[in-house]
Amino acid sequence: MKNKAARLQSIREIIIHSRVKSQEEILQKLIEQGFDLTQATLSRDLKQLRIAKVPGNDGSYVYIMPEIGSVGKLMQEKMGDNPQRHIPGGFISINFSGNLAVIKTRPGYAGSLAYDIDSNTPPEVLGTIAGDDTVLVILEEHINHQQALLALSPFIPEV
Amino acid sequence: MKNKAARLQSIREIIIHSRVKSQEEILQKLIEQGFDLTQATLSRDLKQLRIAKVPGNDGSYVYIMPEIGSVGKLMQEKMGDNPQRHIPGGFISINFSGNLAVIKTRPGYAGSLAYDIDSNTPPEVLGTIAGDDTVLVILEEHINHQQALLALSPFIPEV
DNA sequence: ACTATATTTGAATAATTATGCGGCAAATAT
DNA sequence: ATATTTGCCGCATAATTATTCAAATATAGT
Repeated sequence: MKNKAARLQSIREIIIHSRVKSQEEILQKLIEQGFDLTQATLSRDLKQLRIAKVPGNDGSYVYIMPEIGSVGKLMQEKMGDNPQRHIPGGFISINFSGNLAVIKTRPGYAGSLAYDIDSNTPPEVLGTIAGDDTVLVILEEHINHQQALLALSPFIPEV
Repeated sequence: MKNKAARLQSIREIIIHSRVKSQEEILQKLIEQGFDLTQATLSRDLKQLRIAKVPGNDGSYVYIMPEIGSVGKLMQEKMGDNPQRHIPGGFISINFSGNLAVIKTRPGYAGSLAYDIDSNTPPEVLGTIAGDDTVLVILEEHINHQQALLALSPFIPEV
């Protein structure tokens, strides 16, 4: 049984990158990924992540990431456990200014780091723009730096 | 049996003005207002109005209308199942944070979209920065999101 | 008006989602 | 070391929501 934080992250990826229309579908994908859980747990996870099922325009339903507001819970969640983070090379520093984070990397590494962040988009991150050695991360409004740091922590070394 | 349109309108108002957490609650309010319907019909109405039940911050659930602020996510969702529909400029979604707008596009389209915006510079827009699939739009300081959306609307599909 | 076609609806039910409860394990306190 | 608390989870089931089916009602064309 993998740990819960990893599972939550996988759920977010599934929600963002694919078009699931029931918990059973999500469950199926998670099990394919090697997680071992039941619908009951998934339901609780979705509640915690504040993921919702909304009517789509094609006459069926789709699970989507919620709008703003799950930060508090997510932060508590992340603080509670000790995720093993993969540390991509090239990271140099991170600094904040308002609702922006500026990540400095070794030359050439910005793109891959931004890609990592993008493909795992935490809800706190609206998007990223990468130059050669700098990643600009645009954060959700009302996110403070500590929260942002936590959201980005999977992508950067021990903060 | 009252008019369906009137009923839908009442449902919208109920959703907007009160915190209902189940269809039964909505149903009760509608019946109090003199409508005569069952949960089955309400479920269909909610589907038609694309009203969703989302996990709330108080540990329970709330029905909400899609609103501005969640525009981007909903739009991604909306367009995903209609791949044949051509999106001008590769537009995918727009989100706001403070005096910034972040526009996501299909890969490679950010530059041309930014160029379009730049060459038509609305007064609300100070400038743009484009990556590969993301355009950062820097807005005049005291522009609100609605105004910004309006200013940018010529460049994005109907919101 | 009359028939054909489409829309709307309720009843029943299917399908889906949420949760009470107990077990278990890890952490914390005594 | 033992007791207590805390968090996580599955099972079973409750609660909720979506849909099928048939009937009723509305709409359009002639």
